[in-house]
Amino acid sequence: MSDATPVQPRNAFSLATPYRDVTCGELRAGDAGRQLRMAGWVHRRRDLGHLIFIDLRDRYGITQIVVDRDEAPEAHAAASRSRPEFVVSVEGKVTERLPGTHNPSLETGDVEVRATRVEILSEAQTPPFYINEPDAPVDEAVRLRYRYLDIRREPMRDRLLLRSALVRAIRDAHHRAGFVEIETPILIKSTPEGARDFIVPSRLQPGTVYALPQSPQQLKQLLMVAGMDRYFQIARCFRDEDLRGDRQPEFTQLDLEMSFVQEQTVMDFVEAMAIEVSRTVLPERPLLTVPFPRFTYEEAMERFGSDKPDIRFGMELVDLAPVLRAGGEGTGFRVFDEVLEVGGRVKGIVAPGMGGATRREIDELTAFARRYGARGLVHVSSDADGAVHSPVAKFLGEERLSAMLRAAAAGPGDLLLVVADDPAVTADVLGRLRSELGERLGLADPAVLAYCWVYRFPMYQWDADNHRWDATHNPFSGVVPEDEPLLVTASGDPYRPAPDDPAGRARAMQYDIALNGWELGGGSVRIHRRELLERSFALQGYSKERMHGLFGGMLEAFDFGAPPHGGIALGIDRWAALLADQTNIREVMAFPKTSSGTDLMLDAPSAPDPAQYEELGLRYVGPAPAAGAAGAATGTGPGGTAGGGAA
RNA sequence: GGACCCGUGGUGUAGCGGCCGAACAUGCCAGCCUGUCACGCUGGAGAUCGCCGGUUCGAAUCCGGUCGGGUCCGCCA
Repeated sequence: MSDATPVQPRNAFSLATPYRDVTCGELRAGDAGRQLRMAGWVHRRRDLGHLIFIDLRDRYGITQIVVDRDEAPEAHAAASRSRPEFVVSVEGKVTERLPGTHNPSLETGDVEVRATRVEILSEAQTPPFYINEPDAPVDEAVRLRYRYLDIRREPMRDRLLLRSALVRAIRDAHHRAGFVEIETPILIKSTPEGARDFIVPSRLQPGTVYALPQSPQQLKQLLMVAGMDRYFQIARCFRDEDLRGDRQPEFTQLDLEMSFVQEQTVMDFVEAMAIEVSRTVLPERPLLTVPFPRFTYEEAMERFGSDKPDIRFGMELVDLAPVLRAGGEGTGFRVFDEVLEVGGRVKGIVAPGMGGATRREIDELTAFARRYGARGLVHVSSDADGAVHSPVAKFLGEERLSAMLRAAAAGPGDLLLVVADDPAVTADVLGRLRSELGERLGLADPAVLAYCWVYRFPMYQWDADNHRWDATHNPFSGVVPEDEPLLVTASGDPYRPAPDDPAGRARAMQYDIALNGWELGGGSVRIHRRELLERSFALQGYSKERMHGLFGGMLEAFDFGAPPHGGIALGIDRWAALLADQTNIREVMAFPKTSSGTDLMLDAPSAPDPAQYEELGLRYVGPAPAAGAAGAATGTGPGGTAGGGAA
């Protein structure tokens, strides 16, 4: 576009620019006859000699350009030199395609642009992987290294567009409900949520550090004290823990907090918001149940063995104790008897149609169960004729086995899997088996979005190592009103927690929202009274000094009139991944890190400049730093790393 | 911190002790071609098998280590 006279766009909000009048996705039959300019990437080139076809691509779509040697010799020469991924501008006339050459697989397939001019704006090397074949598998490391090329490809592009639509719908819903979007700082003080903090050394205050937020928890509560009523933020959060497919060191939360609310208030809003957002972003995907089912923690664990149940299929856990105990003392099987004796549970699930499972399959399931702490896995199968088989038949007897199958509603050809253990292990193992089998047997409809709530979690969990009550969820969570008297120790001194304290029985005003078996988010109504909060912190093992060191500001704020308040945080990355049918949140992040926390594109982290250490008064004493500093081939620009003397 | 899987031309795969002087597809380069749309046809270039060491007469192939990527447990809500 060297000396072209820029065309003034009609409207600054229009997609038209001096380089283009239209994008590559918008021309239709009705545009035939228009003389216009376009710009984009060469998606594919089909050179037939006298005639060259170029599929011109941008993020809006693809338009076919025709260049005829006789009509436009110069354009033809340029088109001839062009290669995939060259950036070109084209001028020409929109024409309806010849009869029989329409392409129904393109939105713009009824027309083509007959080029009068083709200009190469930028040449391109052969890309390291196919941009124009969306289904071609590529090693993820290569995709991450050249993420900007990966994003050119249709799947990544569509997922980022979906994520953008998701965030937009979230914002819309919140603004309509009177929420105020407020940013909170990234350089803060550690607000312990259980995870390791990322630390940023301070140059102005030598020897001290900022912590990056694990979440804006305290800040949003302070905004409630500040009277901001309804706050939300699409907030970046940081946790320095080991990575997983659904965990990155930095991730994004929808963070919100509301004043003058009870649990229902928050859940009702979030539910309405989630329904609206889902329907806006993915109207074609049905919601399994509206309103969302609400399970108490106890019920969820009892029925699904999980606090984030996938309710797209049944296969609920069945308590077998009543059948086993029926008509007498023991069950006949010592393992079961001993477990029941000490307050354990014997429960099972039915794998439909797996009655013919091979020895190998059973062994595999047993190994699976052991991995999560089960001592074993008992199975009872029913063959097609209804005959019962089990390795423990000699202990339990055929009658009991049949009764177990009946109790579990297992029919001919089904397989009953039984775990006997303490209540937590039994639930956990069966819950995981349920998810695993649900997946393997294809019981969950992948098209459906199944949201549900789990609420009323236990307030604390005994931490035997540190001799304290750990908040199961969030250290600020409130206790359900009728359990408030339980927030005490047996000794009467809240600073001396013990495993048999009444506090262990207290339930929290706490709720999680799950989607298709994934935890989407969680929140609670908080404690807004200083006295109660201090007592809860004491139970959680904070000494007075430490409490005031860590939360002093907040405790003080609560002395200035704190409204009852509560909120929630939802994982945007997970939400986007689920909506995009992905099991890995990297697939919905533009520039994610590898599972060892590195950025293969920017080559981060890297060893800092010695001068930066010096300025901060730091010295590195660990083992030699890993690669990074050396291989900065891809690193562009000075890109302010740490420190930096700005302002 | 631990376990497992993967690493072969640009990309995706095959080969898993000698037949490999490494195969296939695609991509790339050149030539031809006026209606293609994963255009077609003809010809060509391109990897010593992540790296280091070992076993062996002989290693892409076996063993050990190491680096990188992934999954899971622990950790993390």
